[in-house]
Amino acid sequence: MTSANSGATRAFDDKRERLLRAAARCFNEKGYSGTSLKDVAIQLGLTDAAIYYYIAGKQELVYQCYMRAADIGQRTLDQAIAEGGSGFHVARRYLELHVAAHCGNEGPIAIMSEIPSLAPEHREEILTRSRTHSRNFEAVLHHGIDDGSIVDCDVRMTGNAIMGAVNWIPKWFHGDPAVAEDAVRTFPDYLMRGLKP
Amino acid sequence: MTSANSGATRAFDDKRERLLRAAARCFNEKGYSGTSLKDVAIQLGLTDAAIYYYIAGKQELVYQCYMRAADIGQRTLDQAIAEGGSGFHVARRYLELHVAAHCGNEGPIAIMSEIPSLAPEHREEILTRSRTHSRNFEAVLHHGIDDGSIVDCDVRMTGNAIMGAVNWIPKWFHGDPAVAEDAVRTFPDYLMRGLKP
DNA sequence: CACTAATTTTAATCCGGATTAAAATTTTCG
DNA sequence: CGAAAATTTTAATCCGGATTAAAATTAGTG
Repeated sequence: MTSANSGATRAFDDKRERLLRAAARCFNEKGYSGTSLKDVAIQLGLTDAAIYYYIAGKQELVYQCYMRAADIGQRTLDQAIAEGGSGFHVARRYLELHVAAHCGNEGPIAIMSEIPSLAPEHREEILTRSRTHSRNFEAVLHHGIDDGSIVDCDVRMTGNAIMGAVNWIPKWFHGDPAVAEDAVRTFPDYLMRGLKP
Repeated sequence: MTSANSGATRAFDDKRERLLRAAARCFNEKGYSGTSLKDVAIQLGLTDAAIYYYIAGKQELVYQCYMRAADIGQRTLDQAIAEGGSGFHVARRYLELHVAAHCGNEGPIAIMSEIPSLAPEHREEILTRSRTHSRNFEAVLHHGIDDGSIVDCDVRMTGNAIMGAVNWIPKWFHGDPAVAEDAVRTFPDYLMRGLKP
């Protein structure tokens, strides 16, 4: 079976998922150029060449990591929106979920630092998803302003600030559960405090 | 004259500074592995090999970019502290200065995404400076809490959030002056709002 | 057990971009 | 102008890590 095969077995998918997490951890901690496929492979008790059984190459690996990151961001925002409530409440819930995803059992989420080195199609796809996510979050802020739950503010810039704070998490969070608790408790609180009318 | 020579002329220093900015722009926009020395050289109308007249190599170039970033962070914080006032006021002033540095005429400031790929001595130096800067900012927040100008909060986490928001700026700011204005106006406001008692 | 598919390894190859050396050009300044 | 220093280029070399191919091992299945 080739790695592009969609009829993958359960064990295959599991290992592929573990591969993506290991890669995300490496990329976040050692940088893209700083991590060789060997580094990633070692974490799974494999040889570098074995990775090619699961993925087409290093670029593809980055792409998959970014897709996974995009999935998580989208899912947390969608869930927060689905749960309903005021704009403020939705934004806060999203932050809770997303910070928890970063610090919790979702394992490391890749920082999108190497989008430009992706293949053109992949690059466009990731960029589009990334922008869409930002626009969706900004829409939540807009709703909050309209329903009076969020102070009138520059939505684009405020969104940039919040996204930056969250996206930066992997830079200082390295798995310590005590720190995870602090983050989950503090981040949504602090970031939303500045949005109260 | 060798690039390690300290008795450098004015023109040499100027060009070296331009080199660092060009490199920071490339690294921020195309990632470390995504930018070749040729990319950087082209921005200065030079050939890739010419870069070695100003810098020992790619690692050294990254190191210098990071040192420059550290300098700017330190300088803005020092200035804010020197100007005095409550903890809240100092923190706010620091944010104004630092955001302005990111978006203004200081040119692009490198995001420290590739610290692990530095040479060990350089890596340690950058890490130390980076940690020191964080601790210094946290100290400002502590002062604010003590003097009653800042709400009681988890200083470490709040600092992480603020630093993340600021450090992420180069991800979305690409030189548009109108955007720069928005950022300078919005960022300190929003980020400090959450700290009011 | 024997046979086939799945998984991993070993052992090359390959290649882009960093680096170097020497030559050429430009600048400085008497 | 002309010599020495400064700057840049041209033309290799060099190398680490990605990638590939084929062989070996392991797991599943009748």
